[in-house]
Amino acid sequence: MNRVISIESIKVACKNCSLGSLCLPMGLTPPDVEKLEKIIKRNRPLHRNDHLFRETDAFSSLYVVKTGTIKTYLPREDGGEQVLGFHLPGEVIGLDAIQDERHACSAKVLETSAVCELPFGQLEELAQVIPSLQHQLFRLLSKEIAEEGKMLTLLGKKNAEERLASFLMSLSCRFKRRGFSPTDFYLSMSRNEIGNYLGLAVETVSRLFTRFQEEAMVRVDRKHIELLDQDRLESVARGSLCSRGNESNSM
Amino acid sequence: MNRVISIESIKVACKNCSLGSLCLPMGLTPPDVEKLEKIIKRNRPLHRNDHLFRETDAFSSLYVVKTGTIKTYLPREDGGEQVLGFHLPGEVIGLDAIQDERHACSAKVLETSAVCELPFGQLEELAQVIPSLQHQLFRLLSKEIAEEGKMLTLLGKKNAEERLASFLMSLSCRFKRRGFSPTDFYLSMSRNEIGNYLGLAVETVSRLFTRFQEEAMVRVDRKHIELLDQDRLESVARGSLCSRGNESNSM
DNA sequence: GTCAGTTCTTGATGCAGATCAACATTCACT
DNA sequence: AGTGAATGTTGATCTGCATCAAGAACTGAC
Repeated sequence: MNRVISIESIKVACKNCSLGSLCLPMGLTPPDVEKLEKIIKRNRPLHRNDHLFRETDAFSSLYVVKTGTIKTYLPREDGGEQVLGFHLPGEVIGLDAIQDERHACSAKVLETSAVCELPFGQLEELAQVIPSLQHQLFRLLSKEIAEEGKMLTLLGKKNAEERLASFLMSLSCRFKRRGFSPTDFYLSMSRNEIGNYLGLAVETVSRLFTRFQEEAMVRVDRKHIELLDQDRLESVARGSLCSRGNESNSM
Repeated sequence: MNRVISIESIKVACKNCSLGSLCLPMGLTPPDVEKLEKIIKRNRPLHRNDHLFRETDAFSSLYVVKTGTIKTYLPREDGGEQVLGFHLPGEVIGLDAIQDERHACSAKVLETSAVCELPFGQLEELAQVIPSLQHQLFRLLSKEIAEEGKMLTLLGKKNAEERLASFLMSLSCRFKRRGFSPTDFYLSMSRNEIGNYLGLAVETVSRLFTRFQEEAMVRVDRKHIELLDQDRLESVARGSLCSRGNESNSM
């Protein structure tokens, strides 16, 4: 092995990573983090439209987004696609592939991104000897499952404006936790991708951005978003604004 | 400990369980299954409308449905609820609670059911020393995540008849794997619950059942369902029947 | 710089499915 | 068995959002 790897290893070192506790190492002791670092592979940066993996590809590693944004999606029967999610720094992709050793979705890069690669076989071995890592992995997978519930409610019950407001608030929260501005950010995905993700037509998304802006809740300039009234946006997201005195399907 | 537990232990014994390989023990060696059995708790049977747990309850155990059906749901802001899923024998509930030690959803019994209780702390300890159990657990969680994608496509892109057809086919498959008839079964959930789960109004579900019956795809008598033409139902579910030459949001 | 191909916006129209309403059936309880 | 409540069905109407259409703004390749 090459001895001159100091620069490289600094770049990978979890303890120097800006993600800090957002990532897997959370809750691990420093020596355990070091063991974890040993199995992490670094890859060259990925560029817009690169595929990190495709559906049915053999599964070997999980990936943590270090910088950039990655979209996961499922091809549909009719040739279209269903966007499953947009993944920001600190978020892990590939969890759905553990079950049958094949990726269950495709992952495409939306803007220049860097990822940490975690060979899953080695990760499992490590989890076998580091209880807190095993626990951390269970938590990670569990969190993903819990999030799903929210999304089902969004797609099953919310109307268009509630969906878009929820989407913006979700991004805001996630940016905030990463130390970015929660009120001023750029969208790395197209209107089409937003609509696809939220189960809405592009035109509806576009109209809603315009309306939200007219109502002074946000300022929209192309992909640049400023949230002007988070409280109201949050209310809209929860569906607790305006009339809506319904309780449909309440049983 | 009581020595006279033979009857009890037979009832719990995974090797005698009709679920067989559908359940957690899948892929474990007999001695490992025995260790697993030691931590499984048996509970008295649950009755219709009992709650197995409620959202925000402290999390201590996963549950495997042994017989019956259990519905998981999330309360909504407006007082209604969002049905997250219907769980048949062999399916595990509570996975979404690992992350923060609280249940993320409520679980309600639809018809008299029995469950195996797996104290998660002990399960983790066991997974720490049985690599194949750890792997099995990762797979289990992963599967749940992968399934989600399908559901997002259903709610985001499919129309009413595609949704109901998908629902029936999903039940059919799951019954089949459990050794029940895939073409003749009883629904343990109400029309309202089906509609809620599929993001449809009750009336729509009711009309579709009528229509499917008129089209001779199914025979419906109250909660009793017979699938008369699985192929066509499958086609409807995939949206590959009739016109629909669309490719909306295909990018 | 120009031009072709995306992506986005805005307006006009149509329709799937929600909602409203009324009745039928089944269930739960005494 | 009888009564009230819950659940299911069917029809009529309404509406939110998809779809269609057309132009504007941006992007990237040369």
